[in-house]
Amino acid sequence: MQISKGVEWAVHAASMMAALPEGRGLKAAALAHYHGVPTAYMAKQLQALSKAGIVQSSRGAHGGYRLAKPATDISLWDITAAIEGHGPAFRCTEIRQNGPCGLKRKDCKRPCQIAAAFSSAERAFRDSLKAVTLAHIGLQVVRDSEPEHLSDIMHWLESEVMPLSDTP
Amino acid sequence: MQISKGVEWAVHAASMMAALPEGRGLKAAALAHYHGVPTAYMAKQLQALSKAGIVQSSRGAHGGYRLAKPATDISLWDITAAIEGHGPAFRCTEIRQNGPCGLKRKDCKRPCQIAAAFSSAERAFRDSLKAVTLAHIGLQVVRDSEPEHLSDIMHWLESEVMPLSDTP
DNA sequence: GTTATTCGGACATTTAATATCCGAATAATG
DNA sequence: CATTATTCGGATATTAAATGTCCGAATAAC
Ligand code: SF4
Ligand code: SF4
Repeated sequence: MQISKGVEWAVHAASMMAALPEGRGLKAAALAHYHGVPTAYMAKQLQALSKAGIVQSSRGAHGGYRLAKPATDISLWDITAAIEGHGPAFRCTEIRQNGPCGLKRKDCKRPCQIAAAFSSAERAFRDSLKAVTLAHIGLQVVRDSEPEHLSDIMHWLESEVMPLSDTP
Repeated sequence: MQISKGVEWAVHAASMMAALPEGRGLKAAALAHYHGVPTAYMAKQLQALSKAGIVQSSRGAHGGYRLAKPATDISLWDITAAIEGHGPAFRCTEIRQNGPCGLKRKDCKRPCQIAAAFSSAERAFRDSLKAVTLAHIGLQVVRDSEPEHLSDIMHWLESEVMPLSDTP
């Protein structure tokens, strides 16, 4: 029951993009270098975000990534699901159909109480993550950081931010 | 973000033991055969439950496993944690300390909002599983099963159940 | 004491996560 | 419009973890 490291990186990258002005983006290498992680693997996560419709990508010179929708519409669950997949964590293999007292498939129309309990727990997990958006994260970062640190970030952004072409 | 198959097997095995009369047990091979899973791997999960204090084991002839405490005191989270470990699913690698704008370790006294959000979601997951005990599962199995099927189970139990020695 | 039996941990195998590489596509440039 | 520099995209190795298997240590019956 481990969450991939890629989720952490993707959330950080998305939070960074949420701080950019409208129409600007960052290339994968910049996002990776900023966080001190392998470039190619960070790129893989951004690819997953792109396929999920969370970010838009532009190729070629001055290409890069930007958010595909407002930060208020992107929850931590959206990002987690994009990287880890939407499937349930508890995989029921229907072993009640096995063995000497196995049930017939006909009697397994609905999930049992064990599967239902795990399903309910996962729903609670999802709902908790759905309640937190990138907008919330950004707001709290601004509130909790030293002004000096925010200045550093702004300075770095100015040196790396790319004016993306408008037609992806 | 996958939960090990061993969790499913362990929950099933524990539910089976919860149906036994006081002082009786089942050997690992019987539990594995009943569920149609590899014997040695089921044994591994039972070992984990034993180390976690959820079941008691007795070795030697007429040995086997039994619950170490009442079914009302064993939750699905207890079993999940025994198999999967107690560590958090979201592993924060403190990448905010990396890169050109990395924070000093001094400024990372408390977890950030991202880590806090995942921690909160995992707490919701745990609390949901903690609310379901083996007693609940057993009660619902009896209510939802065909009498014919329950009879099959009772019959099988009588042929496989072992009177464990009282001093583990 | 002997023996049959069972659990316990050490040992392979398979799968998934992690990390990397090179080709396809795009926009700037002349 | 052709060229070229640049960037994303998917296919490809490598490593860690989950899965599956085995044999010795311990115990109780005899
Ligand atoms: S968890 Fe429930 S549905 Fe899944 S195999 Fe077990 S009894 Fe069947
Ligand atoms: S999730 Fe939070 S605590 Fe963890 S590395 Fe990112 S900023 Fe730091």
